Formats: sequence, structure tokens, C-alpha cells
Amino acid sequence: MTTSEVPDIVIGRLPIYLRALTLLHEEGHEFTSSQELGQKLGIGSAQIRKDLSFFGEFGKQGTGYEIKYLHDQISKILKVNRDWAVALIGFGALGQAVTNYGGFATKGFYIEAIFDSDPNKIGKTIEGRVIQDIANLVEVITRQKIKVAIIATPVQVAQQVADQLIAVGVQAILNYAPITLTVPSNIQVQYIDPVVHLQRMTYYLT
Amino acid sequence: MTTSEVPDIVIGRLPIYLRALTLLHEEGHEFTSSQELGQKLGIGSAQIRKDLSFFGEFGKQGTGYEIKYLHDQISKILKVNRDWAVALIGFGALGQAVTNYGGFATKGFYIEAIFDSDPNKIGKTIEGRVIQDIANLVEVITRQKIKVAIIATPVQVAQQVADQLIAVGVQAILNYAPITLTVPSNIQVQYIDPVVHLQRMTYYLT
DNA sequence: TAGATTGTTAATCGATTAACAATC
DNA sequence: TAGATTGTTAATCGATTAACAATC
Repeated sequence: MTTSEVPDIVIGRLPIYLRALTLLHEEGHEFTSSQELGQKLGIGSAQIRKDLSFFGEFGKQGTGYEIKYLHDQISKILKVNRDWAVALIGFGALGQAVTNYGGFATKGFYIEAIFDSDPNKIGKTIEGRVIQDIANLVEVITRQKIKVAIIATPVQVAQQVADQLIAVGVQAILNYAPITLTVPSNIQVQYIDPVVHLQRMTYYLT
Repeated sequence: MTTSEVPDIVIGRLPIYLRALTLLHEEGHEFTSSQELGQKLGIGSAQIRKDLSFFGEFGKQGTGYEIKYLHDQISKILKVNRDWAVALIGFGALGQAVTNYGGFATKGFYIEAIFDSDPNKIGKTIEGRVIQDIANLVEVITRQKIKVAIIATPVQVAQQVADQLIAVGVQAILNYAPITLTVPSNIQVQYIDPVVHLQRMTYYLT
């Protein structure tokens, strides 16, 4: 959440739009409208038009949006029209699942460095990448100029790992550890904690 | 997002509060304040007090909140002071990671039924649970009266799986498939798509 | 042209926050 | 008592939405 022209909540919806556009494209559609998109996403059509208007004019009156064009434009806005090198810290069950998940690479996020502290894991090769000693984190990430990291460590070390990452220039952290990280305001952090999502839903259950 | 007395955004913060309280408790603290909590979570203290005020009075002027008590109260509010049976649909790499993840059970979410469509997987036993044919989903979930489900299927079948789940009484869905599900307004859905989180952050990168 | 849909404005709605009396 | 912190009010801030002129 950085001070910015465009509200962060709008930025947060763009990947959702992108995902829907990808799906429509795969289904062979060529055009869509703010109404159709909104229906699919459970969002008002006005909101979609307003969100897009922060960045330019992407549609045509009467016909709507060309799906491929809008997809490319949003990709550019989000800077996902290129590849990003990602560091993964923690190669436990979760870190291994993250590594094996094909969805990152197909979207341009390549895990190019993996770290763990377990001597039994350090040195092993996983799909061409050697698991490195977390003691070398500072050196390796500095050298490779990696800007994006995924934390999949135990919760006890997550904050100190984050501190190290930030110290060597990482600007965006996807944190799987169940803890809110304390970071400077210019650092991006996103959280994945499935338990949080489940707990949010049980409130509504009868 | 159901029509409700308490704003859904407030409900969404309660699990975060719970997580912080758990941590403080584990660190041996006995009391905390809205200020301390807010600092740890990057949230204003007034917001925390306001959020809690929707449900009652849990603190004491001058001393703040007893951590264990507040934790228990929020647990009750969220209905996570009991166990929940969970169905898992899809036993690919992701579904397997979800099954092996210990974090669900320790928070009271027990995966009590696993479904897949692959004949090579159906019938196998995983930690005491047999992988069942997705063709039996309707029967099994109806019989076991399961209310919470996790979708970890390929994106192509996620919507139809969701439709089936809802038809047999599932009220809360945690969806790992990269698609926005269309569901009735009384059904809770939460999404986990790490790519969405990463794409949201790259916008801010230089 | 007639119909459809955009981009944008202004109104509405809702969430956050500052301030403070109450009180432990 | 003095200091600290709550719960709550009212003001501020920001996001959503309805409406419509413009135009494809």
C-alpha cells in the first residue's frame, strides 16, 4: 500500500480482470463489455470502467473491449508483460509445493533461487536449481538483483528473513508464514494464509 | 459477502487479530492494547477498538485486553472454537500439499473427505482417508453433512464442482482454482491465487 | 440510422480516524 | 491519585454507483 495516484484497491482488481480476460480469450471470445466482465466477476460494470479509466481509454462505444488488447494493456500496467526472477525462502512441504507449482512460471514468475537452513537439503538440486544455504541469502540475492521473494519458512523466522530480504533490495514479498510482517512503507507485502480465509467464512455458517 | 449487521471487512480482520493474539500468547505475553496490536498489524488503534465494539466490550480502561480472553472471544465470534469437517476436491499436487499441511488441523479444520476423478488415485489411502471418486461427491457430502470445502481442481471444472458442492449444502468454499466462481449470495467463497498477489505487487516495482 | 456501450461526473454510500469522556 | 487505555461519537476521507452525453 504505497502512496499513489491510483488507489491500491484498484490495482488489486486488475489481476482479477486479467484472469477473467485470459479465460475469455481461451474460450475463444474476441470482445467483451464492462457488463459481461462485471457479471462474471460479481462487480458493477461502472466500477470496471472507472478502474480502467485511471489508466486510459481501452474500449469502444457500442462494441466494448477487444479482449486480447485489454489483456495486453493491463499486463503492461501491472508490469507482468515480462519475466520476474523470484527467490524462495524455505523448502519445507510448502516451499516444495510452491516450487512444483507450474502456475508461477507460466505467468512469468521464475523461481531462480531457493534457500533453506537444513543441512540435509542444502546442496540438493531441484529442477536445475541448487538449494542454497540461507546463510548465503544476502550474497546471492544481491548478486542476482532479485526483487521478488516468497517466504515459506516457519513463522518464527519469517520476520528476520523479511528484514534480510529488504536489506538486500527485495521490494515485493509474498508471505506464506502466518504472521503480519513489519516492513517499510515502500515495500510490498502480500499474504497467503488459508486458515485466515477459512476463519473468515465460518462466521457466516449456521 | 452477505448482508449483515457487521461489515464483512470487519469480519475479515478478525482472523488477523486472532493470529496476532496467538503469537503474543505464545511469546508469553498476558495483556495487550489496541495500540500495541495496531502497531504489530499496521492498523490504527481506533480501528481495532471500533471493530471489537461491534461484538461487545472486551477490554479494560487503563490495562487493555487480556490476550487469552480476547482470543477466546474472537474465536467464538468466528465460530472457530470448534472443529469443522472439510471436503477437499482435487488431489493433484496442490491438493496433496493441502492434505499434508498441518496448519488446518491445528486450527480445527479437518479434511474428512477427499475426491478426485483419476482412476489411478481413487481408492488409495492417505493418512486414514480414502480418495473417493468425484462421482460420489454428492452422496458422500450429503451423508457427512460437510459445510466447508476446498477446491483444488483444474480451473476447467472448478465452477461445476462448486455448483455441485452448493447443491448438496456446502456453504463455504476456499477456491484455489484461478477463476472467480459464480455462486448464490448466501454462499461464502474465498480465493487463493498466489499469481494474483504477485501481479498486484509488480505494479509498484521499479 | 438505431442500438449499444463507453468514459466521466456527481451523488451516495460506507469505512476510517481523531478526539474525548468514562473509568480501571 | 495520576496515568493509561477503553468504547463511542462525529467528522473526515475515500470508494462505489447511478446516470448520461458522447460516439462507435
